[in-house]
Amino acid sequence: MLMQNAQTLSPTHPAKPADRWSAEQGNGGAPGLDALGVRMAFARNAEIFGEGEPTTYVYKVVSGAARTYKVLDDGRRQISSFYLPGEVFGLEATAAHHCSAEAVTRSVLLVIKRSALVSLAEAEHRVSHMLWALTARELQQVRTHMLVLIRSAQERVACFLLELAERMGVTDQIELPMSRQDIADYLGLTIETISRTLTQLESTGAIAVPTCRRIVLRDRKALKRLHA
Amino acid sequence: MLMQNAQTLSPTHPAKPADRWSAEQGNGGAPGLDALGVRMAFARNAEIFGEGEPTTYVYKVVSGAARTYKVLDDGRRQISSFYLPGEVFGLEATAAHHCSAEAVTRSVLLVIKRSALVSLAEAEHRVSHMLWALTARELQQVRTHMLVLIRSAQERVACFLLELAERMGVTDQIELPMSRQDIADYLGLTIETISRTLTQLESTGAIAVPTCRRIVLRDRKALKRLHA
DNA sequence: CGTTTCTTTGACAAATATCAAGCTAGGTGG
DNA sequence: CCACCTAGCTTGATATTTGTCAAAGAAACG
Repeated sequence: MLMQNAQTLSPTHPAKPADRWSAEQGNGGAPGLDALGVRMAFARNAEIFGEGEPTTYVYKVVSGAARTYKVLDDGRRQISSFYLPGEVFGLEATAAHHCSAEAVTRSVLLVIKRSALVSLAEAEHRVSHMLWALTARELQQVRTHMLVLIRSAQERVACFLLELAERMGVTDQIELPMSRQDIADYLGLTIETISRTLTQLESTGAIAVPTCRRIVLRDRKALKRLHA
Repeated sequence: MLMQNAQTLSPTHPAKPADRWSAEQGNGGAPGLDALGVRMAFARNAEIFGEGEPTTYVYKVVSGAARTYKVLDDGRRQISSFYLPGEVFGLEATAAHHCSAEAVTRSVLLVIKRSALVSLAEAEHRVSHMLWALTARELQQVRTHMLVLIRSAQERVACFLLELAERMGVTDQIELPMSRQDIADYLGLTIETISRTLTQLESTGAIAVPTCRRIVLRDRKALKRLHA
């Protein structure tokens, strides 16, 4: 459960000052939420919640990144989404989570009691509409991601890089919070294919990969062409 | 728009008696909706709404089937979902549709004014929660479908058949409302692969295909094994 | 009853996965 | 501060899966 995985910071302690990203930044924002929650730090790969667990909390990324995923019996994992600073996840209309969530890197999350939101929603339509809108936005993003999954490896990786750059609010250079395995499980490919595709994009001059966690978008036009 | 595609029945006419499926049946149901809408018939492949159009109506399948989809620039199409009798689609939190919808076969739909729902929601939390729950359910289903998309062709087809049988409330035999091309675009495969895979499943005795629109589930255990 | 559309099948090509090995970088302890 | 050690990443050779192209067969429709 939650307390077992939360690291270092108790709910009553404020987290250490957030890194580059404030909780307010980012486009997935739901500004009204911030006063309702407490900050909590999670170690790299720490479980945030598991599939089937009660939906006690809703989360907003302050710094770091989170992933939600499902696993098949044979161990294959499909990452549904990554969540970057400012974005909300773990919100469900039902009593149980339909997927699991983990911290991608050491992360600080704003943890909000779901029951507080739900009762607030019963008093104010604005809140009620916000809950609906957050879920609807996520549905839209997942549908868009499905379109990515039917494309070629090059196209998938190009889409991924452009999407990430946009969501991180940068234009030229990405600092990847996630491993190759994470990217592979998000794009429905293997790590080898991810690696080869990055090399390939680098050799055509579309990107540069100075270190394995840093990607320079050298030729956005070429990437956008793949993005279609 | 709506009126151009609706066939034969004016909104004030009741539709001809629904085929095998009543509007109340099925699990995606939202029973309270029925009084609010009018029935309308759509021809095979008629557009119900297009991506980007205003979200004026919400739809519930009375008889027949609908599909929602997105298309890539190069023409590839990804079907997000099929909707069977009793199921609701076209509900969005925003003012514009994020995907397009068409009738798979000649279908009768219950057409409900979105504005009626939204204003009802402002008065009653129960309605408000229903809207949220409907969107959340759809999110869950799309996430589950993403897991299907990372699997092998055999597994995808087996999952599809089992899902359809369950949603149609049958155990032994399926009457497919959709073409091979629809199935292909739903599962991220080509029609040739769909056809070959069905033949293959037939040769192993898992299914029988007496006519191309009828599938007999001969060995559910074998299919479930692929379902994982 | 012919015409058109959809489905099946075959041969081949292309893309991606798998298996195996080597490389790199980051972290740890001497 | 350096050297080792481990994780993660890259690369190569090969196998498998699925897509593509082409043609024939079946079903739906007027």
